[in-house]
Amino acid sequence: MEPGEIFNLFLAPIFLPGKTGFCFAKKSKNDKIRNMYNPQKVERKWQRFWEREGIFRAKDFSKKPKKYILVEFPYPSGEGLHVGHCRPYIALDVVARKRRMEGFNVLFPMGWDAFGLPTENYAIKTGVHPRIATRKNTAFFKRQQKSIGLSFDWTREINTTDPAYYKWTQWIFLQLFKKGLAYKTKMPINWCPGCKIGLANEEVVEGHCERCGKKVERKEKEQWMLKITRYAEKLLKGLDKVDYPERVKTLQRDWIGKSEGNEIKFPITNSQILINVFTTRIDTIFGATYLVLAPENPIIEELKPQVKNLKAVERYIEKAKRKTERERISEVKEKTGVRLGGIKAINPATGKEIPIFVADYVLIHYGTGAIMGVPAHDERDFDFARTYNLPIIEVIKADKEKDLPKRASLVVSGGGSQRVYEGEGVLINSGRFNGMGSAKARERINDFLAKNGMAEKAVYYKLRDWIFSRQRYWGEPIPMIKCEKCSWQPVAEKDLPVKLPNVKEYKPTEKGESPLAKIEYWIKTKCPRCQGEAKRETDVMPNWAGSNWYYLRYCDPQNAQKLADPKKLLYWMPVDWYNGGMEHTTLHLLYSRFIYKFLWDIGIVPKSLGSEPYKKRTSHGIVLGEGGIKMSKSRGNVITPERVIRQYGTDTLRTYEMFMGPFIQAIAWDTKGVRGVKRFLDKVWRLSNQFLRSSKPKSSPNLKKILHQTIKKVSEDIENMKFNTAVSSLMEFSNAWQENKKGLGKTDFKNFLKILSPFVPHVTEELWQKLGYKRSIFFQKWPKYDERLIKEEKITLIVQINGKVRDKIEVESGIFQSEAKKIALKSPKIKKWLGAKKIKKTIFVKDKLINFVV
RNA sequence: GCCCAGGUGGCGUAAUUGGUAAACGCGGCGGCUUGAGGAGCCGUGCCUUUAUAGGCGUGCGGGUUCGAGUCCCGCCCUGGGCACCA
Repeated sequence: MEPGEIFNLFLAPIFLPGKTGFCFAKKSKNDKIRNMYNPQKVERKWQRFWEREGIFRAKDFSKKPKKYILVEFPYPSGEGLHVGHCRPYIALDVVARKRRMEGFNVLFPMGWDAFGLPTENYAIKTGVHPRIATRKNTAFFKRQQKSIGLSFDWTREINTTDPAYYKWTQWIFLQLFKKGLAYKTKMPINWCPGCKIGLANEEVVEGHCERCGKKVERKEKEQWMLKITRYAEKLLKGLDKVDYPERVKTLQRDWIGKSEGNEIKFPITNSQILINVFTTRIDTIFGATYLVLAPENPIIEELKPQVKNLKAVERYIEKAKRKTERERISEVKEKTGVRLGGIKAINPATGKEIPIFVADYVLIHYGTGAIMGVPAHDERDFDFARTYNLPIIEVIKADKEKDLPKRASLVVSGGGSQRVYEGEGVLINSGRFNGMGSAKARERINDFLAKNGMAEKAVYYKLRDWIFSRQRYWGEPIPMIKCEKCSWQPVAEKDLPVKLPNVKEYKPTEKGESPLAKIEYWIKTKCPRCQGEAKRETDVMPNWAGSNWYYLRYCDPQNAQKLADPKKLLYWMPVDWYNGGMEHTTLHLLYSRFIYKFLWDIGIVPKSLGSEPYKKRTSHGIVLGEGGIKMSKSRGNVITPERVIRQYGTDTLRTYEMFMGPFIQAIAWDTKGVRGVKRFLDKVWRLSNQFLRSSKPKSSPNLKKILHQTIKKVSEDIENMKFNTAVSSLMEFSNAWQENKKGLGKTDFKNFLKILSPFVPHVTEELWQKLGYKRSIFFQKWPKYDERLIKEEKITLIVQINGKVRDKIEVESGIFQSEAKKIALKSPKIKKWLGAKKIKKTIFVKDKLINFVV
């Protein structure tokens, strides 16, 4: 039994009048009922009411202005939601409720991103069909979400595993294929031996599988790829137009990794072959003393006839290919390579012959897969040059002494010491470019080499194409057919969806193929082009496929003819406010922007909408377990919403989640802190019931002023996601009310309930009804504060001497310096401190302080 | 190594952007109320002191300023991201 349950035993007799089992509860029964409320009863009542009345339904084409508020839809795991998952839902629910009261037609939907590995692994273990498990899990998630009173429009619920939904996920794939943005290719992939699955680069964390933690291997496989790289520039540019947190933009920009530089052609002696090199530092070309090719660079094939030590080179390449990326990285400092014997390149700037190497510190997937080695000005080239005794020529001199590297790598070469200087500066040892600054030299050297066609400006991105195949079962089948004669053919659109067939064995095959590969009847089909015998693709899509476009489907969730009606998209899109996890910044957020831009380009999304799906993006911090440790089943420190609701009720859970700390920050759960919030709500309940018994028409001016200050604070804080201070200001008001219990009038009481209602929807509905109203409080208008009322008439003026606080005096607000000085100098404390000293200077800040400098 | 965020009481944190440091809440201690407390209310940063009063206090060291948690320079630590990207 949990501690909370013991507590409940004590509370039970209080909450259930007439069933008192303990004598101590008997006496003040009525008082207790008035002092506390029964959360279970109140909450269930209003949740049913909302559902029955359908008051959170979003209306297509309503004349009201729209707001589209979106929270990332969850993957319905078997474990259910814990209090950490609830926090972003509650936060955006607060926003959605406020927006409705502000007169907006709000779309606040929910759905299920239900394709994915955990369900499939569960099926492998238990034999339970993923469809069954998904149905069970989503039902559980939905029940949990409903229990916390979230104002979702459940009539728009979607599920990515529903064939009526994934028909369109497949349809999008076909459009990508038709536009040449989906292609199948053999490539070395990140292979997880644990999940038996190929992983996207984004799913590899420090060389290990994001999901199971197993070490990722390299494997050659045929994979469907999406050309997200073609959208690199658009994805980058689009960031300037949207309201995302700066750190999210930075992360995406870094991930896209644009670098501007030059491609330079290095001729090979006695040959027509040119080696194309990419560099951002063409200003260092006079220091390029060798070239390096990535082991996978296809140009090696062309060079082979001239290579004298072919065996050694081939051996090196074989070895390099077997290494995982992780192994390559762990050998950063010990650079290996092999020289191509008998071939030399010519540095087009100096005209000198330089050696060529194959080394795995050069990566095939970036730039041209070949670099020029400039050991004096690149740490890696320096390491390599030292190992192979290559000449090191300094060509850049730092402008200022302070620009020099702090930890310089020193080497004795030709008698003098040299160091790796990676910064910019002034060119030396560079012929006619000597004395020029780096930036200018880059232009000039490019122009100089471009004349002979030996150089041109070039842009490269770190972003790589997106591996879109998974050799698994529980995903959207890729709607492609392979015909021996016609090669890959798309399934006809009229034949969509390609439904996922039932299998008995969910494990991937030993060859690492999808379990679908064993279902003969499903694979066998006809080629859509030649009608000959053909085979279906057995790979499925990754779990990101369904979430790429789900926000569009919410606008028109039941449409059988189209992905979504353009008119509805025009009405609802773009998403006005999208909240989600930081961990999705380079995954879902980037992917979905890409797919949206594609759909916009091909006209599925109306052109008059912008090219960005999300106007504003915010991110939440994760909730840690008690004591600041991550919540996990294995640690046994998971706190479920049910547990908190059973003990304190949903309104307490909601308010505590908002109050516990800054929304964007990671924060630890504190069970004791929850109790404090319950006390606050009990206080509100108590004071409200006293009010209802003897309501006053008018408020005291002071309480009215505090209320209006609270309206201002709460309204602004919700917009800035400063929910914690919004709640604390509501608490402050309740404290002021408590001090002056009879000081609140009806209008202001109603206003208080309204600004409290997004956080505490159930209790405020109950109190609203007790006031005699039949319609929900959420049909009320959000109160506006009165600028004149929030002004303080009297303020505390700080009196300082030499910047130290020496006294505080009550004065009329707006007081002038001369007047304030007069009053301040009368203060006995100030007199004492000043003594005979002379005031040299007086600093006066209106309504704040007066400071005497002596 | 590079990029981002942060470091404030016993704890979670707040501070109108340079102007009363610690609002709000938790916990401990002390008190009040009560037949009782499991409810409610008040006080409580630390040190000297009965109180008054004073001193010290926002990671560390400097600086700017009448005045710095906030600005500048240099460090240290924590969390997150990226990492042979030419």
